[in-house]
Amino acid sequence: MKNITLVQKELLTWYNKHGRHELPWRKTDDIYHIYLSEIMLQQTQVNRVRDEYYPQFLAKFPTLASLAETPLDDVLAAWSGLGYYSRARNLHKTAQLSQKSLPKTFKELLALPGIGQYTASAICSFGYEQNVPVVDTNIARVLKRYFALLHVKDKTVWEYAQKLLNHKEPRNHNLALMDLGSMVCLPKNPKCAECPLQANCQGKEEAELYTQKKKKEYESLELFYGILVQDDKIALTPARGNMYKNMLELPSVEPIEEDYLGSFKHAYTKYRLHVKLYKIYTCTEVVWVSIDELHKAPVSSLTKKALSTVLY
DNA sequence: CTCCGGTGTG
DNA sequence: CACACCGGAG
Repeated sequence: MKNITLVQKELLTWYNKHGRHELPWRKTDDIYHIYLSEIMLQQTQVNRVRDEYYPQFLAKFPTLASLAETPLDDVLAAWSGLGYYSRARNLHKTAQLSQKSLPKTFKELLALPGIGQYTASAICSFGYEQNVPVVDTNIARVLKRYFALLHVKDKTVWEYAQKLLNHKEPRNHNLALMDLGSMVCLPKNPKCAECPLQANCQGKEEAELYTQKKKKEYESLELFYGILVQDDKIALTPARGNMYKNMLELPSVEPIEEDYLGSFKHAYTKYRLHVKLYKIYTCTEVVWVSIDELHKAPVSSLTKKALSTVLY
């Protein structure tokens, strides 16, 4: 590739002018804050993390040590509604495994639960300012288009990221690629006219060739949950399956027509859930949760949605 | 109803 | 390497 230094420079110039410098986890050098932001940002939109979960979570658990000594229930309660709850379980586990602070090497970080190749690199680059490449989906899309990498393995994309890496300013370089991917080099309808790399971009003519192609086949499921309220408390029960492990949910019931209360839809991954709610009169393995304190309970959005259809 | 996105497991 | 895992925004 030619003019690599020039490309790096144009990228940084664009970043200085258009980058998302105001994101709270970019204005701190607290490695715990940076780590937390990366875990939350896995599979989750920036705005929700920035405006809601990140500030609230840090207010509740200001240090890695405070997180480590908190019961898992409370961590899951703070994560409630954010989804992908294994992230919260792994976060808690990693806090307990880390003595005082997170390790400083890529290899040690990668060994911790919930930290894969991307997150280990991101912590090394954004937190420790180490001279390492970072590749998330946004950066991968930028690199694939720019270098016209069709049908390549992830390993190849990482090699291009390494080749393009700006060793003078690796952190800002990586952040620049990331912002370019999420603001300009969009999966659909990329804004090539605004792109600082457009002149030498090898993929701009057929930009859609480099985006993920996913096949979707949905599976419909009908679920029945029981509602039991006594003294302003709702009957919940420990979640059975692996998905909402360590959380609370409504008890599953057999549908009885005369006890029908209402229904709603919910969706995740390939599943399309049709949920029906029924009055019940007893509940085994019950955990009573005060309706006023539901926000302190480890429950999913599915459970919250169910409760909001029958309470108030 | 479609889109978007890392890690862990088998 | 395929698949499970979430939820809100558009």
